[in-house]
Amino acid sequence: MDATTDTPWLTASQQRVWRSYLGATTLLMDRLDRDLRTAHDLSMPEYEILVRLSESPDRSIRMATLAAQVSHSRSRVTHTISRLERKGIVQRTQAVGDGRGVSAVLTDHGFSVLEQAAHTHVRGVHAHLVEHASPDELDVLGRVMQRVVDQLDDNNSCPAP
Amino acid sequence: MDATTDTPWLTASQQRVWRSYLGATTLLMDRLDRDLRTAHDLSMPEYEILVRLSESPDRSIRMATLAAQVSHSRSRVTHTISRLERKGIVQRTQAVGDGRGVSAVLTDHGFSVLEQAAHTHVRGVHAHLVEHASPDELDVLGRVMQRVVDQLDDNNSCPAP
DNA sequence: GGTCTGTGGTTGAGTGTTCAACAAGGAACA
DNA sequence: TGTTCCTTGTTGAACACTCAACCACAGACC
Repeated sequence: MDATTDTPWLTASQQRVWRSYLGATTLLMDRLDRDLRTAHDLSMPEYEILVRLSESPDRSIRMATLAAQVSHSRSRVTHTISRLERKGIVQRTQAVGDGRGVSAVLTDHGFSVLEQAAHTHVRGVHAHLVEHASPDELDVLGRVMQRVVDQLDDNNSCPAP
Repeated sequence: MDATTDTPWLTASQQRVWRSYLGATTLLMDRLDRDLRTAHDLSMPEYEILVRLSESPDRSIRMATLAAQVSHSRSRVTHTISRLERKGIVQRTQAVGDGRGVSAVLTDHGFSVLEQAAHTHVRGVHAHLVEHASPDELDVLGRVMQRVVDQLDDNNSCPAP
């Protein structure tokens, strides 16, 4: 890769789109995170993990699987789960059939915390994003974003170092 | 705000869109950040700041203005600029006409670092986002995101605590 | 002048994330 | 069995960000 040639510079309008996307994402994530934190003492990444757990059989997922699902490093998930465990929201259990395996399980208390937090979160997503797009626009957004995921997720399958 | 009533739950398709958006953003930002870091020892937030500086008269912006432009807290900008200053990419100067004012100025070295990094960054944005959307789709994306920005930026005008 | 109030910028402590190194179990194969 | 290699999960240090406290200056009002 030569750094001085054939770089596909963005047109003015592509640049505008990119900046809007960047700005919107920064503001939106910041806002959702802040709302969750002040109301339920939960961060966005923590919330995402709880959602995955709640949707899973036995409300339980292996650490590595969880890491892959939320696109975080194994290390990060270890730290996050430790924090959640200290708060009584999650528990660690030995996975069956694999001596290395550890699963995170959502506790009853954790589930009820999640139930509360979901109101805050969904309300925010609706008010700050969904509200501002027509059904067609939302469709387009979803399609494009899904393509981005597919193409970035398939190839370099390792977000974990 | 009662937590138990009138929460506008997302439809299945809205949920899919939201998850795609969340996943795409995580993967995309992570990838762009990683590429910048390995090739130029620069993070995305740092890069954004350099871009703003380079586009400004005298390649210089007041700290508070800079913070507002990239939607970071004043504190965060202070830390970031300190780091960039240590690397010789930016310099602090006393702002004229206001005893409190401090401006960050892009050095010549900083400018050439930015010139290099821009190739990496733009190539990434193109390959991982722009490439995967038609012009029409990109337009829609830009419009929706701009609405999100307007609505989140106008109201609570203080990202800084 | 003096006192208020608000703004601009920094600081340091606390918290979350990354990164490299590690220990321990599994899988393949001689 | 023993060797090798891969995967899983954890650890601790380094790094980035947040938050509350703080000082210094500006602007208004008396």
